[in-house]
Amino acid sequence: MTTQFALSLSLAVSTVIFSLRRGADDSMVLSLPLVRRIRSPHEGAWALPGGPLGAEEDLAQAAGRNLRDTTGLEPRYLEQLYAFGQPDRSPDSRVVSIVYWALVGGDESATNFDDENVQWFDADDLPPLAFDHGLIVEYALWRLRNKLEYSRLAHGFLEPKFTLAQLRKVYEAVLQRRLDPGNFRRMVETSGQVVPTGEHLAGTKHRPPQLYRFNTAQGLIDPDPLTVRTTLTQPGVAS
Amino acid sequence: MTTQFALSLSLAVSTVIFSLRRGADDSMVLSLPLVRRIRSPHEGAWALPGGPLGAEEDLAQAAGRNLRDTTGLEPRYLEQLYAFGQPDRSPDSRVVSIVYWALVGGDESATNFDDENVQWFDADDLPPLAFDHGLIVEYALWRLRNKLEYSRLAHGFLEPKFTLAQLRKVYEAVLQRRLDPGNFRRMVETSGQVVPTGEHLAGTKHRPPQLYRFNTAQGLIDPDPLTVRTTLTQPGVAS
DNA sequence: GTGGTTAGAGTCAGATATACTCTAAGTCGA
DNA sequence: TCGACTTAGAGTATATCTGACTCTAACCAC
Repeated sequence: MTTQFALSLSLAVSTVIFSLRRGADDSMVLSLPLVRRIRSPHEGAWALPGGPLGAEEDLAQAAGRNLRDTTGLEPRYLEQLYAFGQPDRSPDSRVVSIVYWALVGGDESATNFDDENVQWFDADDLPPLAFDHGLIVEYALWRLRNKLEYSRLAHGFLEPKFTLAQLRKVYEAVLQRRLDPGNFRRMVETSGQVVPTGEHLAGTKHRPPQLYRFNTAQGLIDPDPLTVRTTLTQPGVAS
Repeated sequence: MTTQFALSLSLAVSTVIFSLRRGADDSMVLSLPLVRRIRSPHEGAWALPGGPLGAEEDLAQAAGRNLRDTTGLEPRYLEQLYAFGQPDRSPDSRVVSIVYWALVGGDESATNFDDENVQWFDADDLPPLAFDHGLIVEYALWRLRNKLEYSRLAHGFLEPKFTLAQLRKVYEAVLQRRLDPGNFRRMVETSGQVVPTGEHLAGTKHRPPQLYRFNTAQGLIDPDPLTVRTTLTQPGVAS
């Protein structure tokens, strides 16, 4: 799980992976995969997926590899969360963890990756976690909800084409509150982050909604430092 | 500067230290201290202050220690910025740097800490920096300017008691644009982050302005994960 | 066709931000 | 002593944004 250092100090890369999965009453539930620890300390407890940093590997690449190894999925969005380094966060040894958070598609995560030691949990109904991973997940949840309100990263949960109702349900599931359809439409249309395709979704038992796609010409705000230049030079992303 | 690991991988903690220093025409200039490297690689180049992580030391404590060792000052504000770990960011060896950013008082930084290899630079007129430190400073500047607009961290630059004009000049120096005095007054008064003391500043050649202090009962928004619980339970810091 | 559903456009009132005006209260120079 | 100058601080008008709401369109089921 970790790369062993000289001064009994280890560096680990872990990832908080979010997905929206279909709940009981056809609602969407924010979920994340955890892995059961198979060795001490905290053997048997649930923990965030993590791994060592490869010698030629970027930190984000290591986080993406964790994600693929744990879920079999590709990240749709990946961002560094925080570096945790409290001296007492792991018994016995000193571990510094650089934690990323990621979004993956909801439909894909339904195809259960066949691993006894990996299980998806409701993000708001988690078991006790190993180490300080409970705190880490709580912070990742806060960041996801906070960032969804001012950035436009919901496309991490959706297919390339989607209706505004689907997009709104993503927001409602993550933010855990109802949003007015009309106001949501106005908000998302004036933001310019979404483009109508002209196509319509058939087969609904009501008026067929139009399909939209995300505006790829417009970058994300609040970017990682390694992409800050390219994103800030995009038009319309002043801040 | 770094802690040596087994797999030729080092962990460093560095700090971007901001201060507002008095410029030529009595204006405030955003400045930061750099240290001249006295060994290879990049010997002779300017770099961010940094150091190894102590065995019993928190990451933030290490950053604070860097700050004291470099400037002789106490941090007024300290926050983790980002962890940089590109494989090629340092020649020869692999170095992962966990970078913090900090604010220190402007008047104090005028008392020049006597070190030949430490020098303060205008934040918008920096020399070429060692490693990827130029990118790091650019990102720290973006974060400072961005965060100043929605959080209230300008007290890191000011004395305990200050006038609204002084506070406004901090904002103007950091954001590099003029702000309307009346609107600024209303914004900062309605925010509740500032409390009038009833005292007035004498000796000005105009109407004496009232002195204010920051409302300590109100926490910062967008906190570090390690303080997220205590801050979110403060009244009036909903999000 | 009728009723039920959601799509999508539009309205209205309250809150907020920007640009601006006006008076207060000190210093300074004649 | 008086008037000019400066910034403090209150107040106003207008555009913009937000949340709650209404109304019609266009499908399906019966």
